[in-house]
Amino acid sequence: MTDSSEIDAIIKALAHPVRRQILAWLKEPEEWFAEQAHPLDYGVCAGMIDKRTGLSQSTTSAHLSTLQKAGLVETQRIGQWIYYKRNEANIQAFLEAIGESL
Amino acid sequence: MTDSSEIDAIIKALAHPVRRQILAWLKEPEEWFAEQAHPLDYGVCAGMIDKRTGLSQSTTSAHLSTLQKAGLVETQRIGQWIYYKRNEANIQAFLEAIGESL
DNA sequence: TATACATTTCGATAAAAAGCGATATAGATA
DNA sequence: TATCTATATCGCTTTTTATCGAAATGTATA
Repeated sequence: MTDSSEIDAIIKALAHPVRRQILAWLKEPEEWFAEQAHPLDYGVCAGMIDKRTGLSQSTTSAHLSTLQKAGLVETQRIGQWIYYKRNEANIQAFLEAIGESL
Repeated sequence: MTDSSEIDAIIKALAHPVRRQILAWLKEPEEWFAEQAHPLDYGVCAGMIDKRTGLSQSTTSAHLSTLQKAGLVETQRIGQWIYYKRNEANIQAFLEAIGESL
């Protein structure tokens, strides 16, 4: 982190309002995903996010995949669930990199 | 500057490598556009940028238009030329806004 | 006014991204 | 093993963005 091709992937990932919205929700999971049965420390499981976006399950899954490939979120599988949380280190590194390059 | 719809336009504008490249060139016009016959204080005229992108004149014009609509560059017409320069205030405002929202 | 030059706009095509339902995969549980 | 739940992947269609050449616009100049 964070070279030019990574910046490219990140900016493209951010260039969609739903993906930015997901990142914003994940900033305060207790506020947006309080109904999740599992501990929020793991992250938020994909199905919870589906519910909020209003998009289909497969479309939301694709958005999450884009965020993950860009390194903006990280995942952890526990049982049948996959938890998503922000990758704060990468987000911070990106902000610094774009602050310099822009 | 800089509300949510403006951020959206800016991020979309940045989500193309050629447009980021143009912004980078405009950071150091004397380095990249020294052959311009007119003073660089005005900015860099569109034709000079065309030459560098390797894309067609009309495509480059569309990229410049995207950057301008997003507020990342400003233009000034002098005679038959239209000069482009970075809008540093807006760029800075964007960096601060995204640093907070992200 | 006619012509030349710089740039934008138009019309069309191609490529990329978004979206959906259906299917596949993987783990949990009866 | 059979079935249920959660998520990812596939195949397809629609929408958006990128790209080009040609035409239009606007300015300068002979």
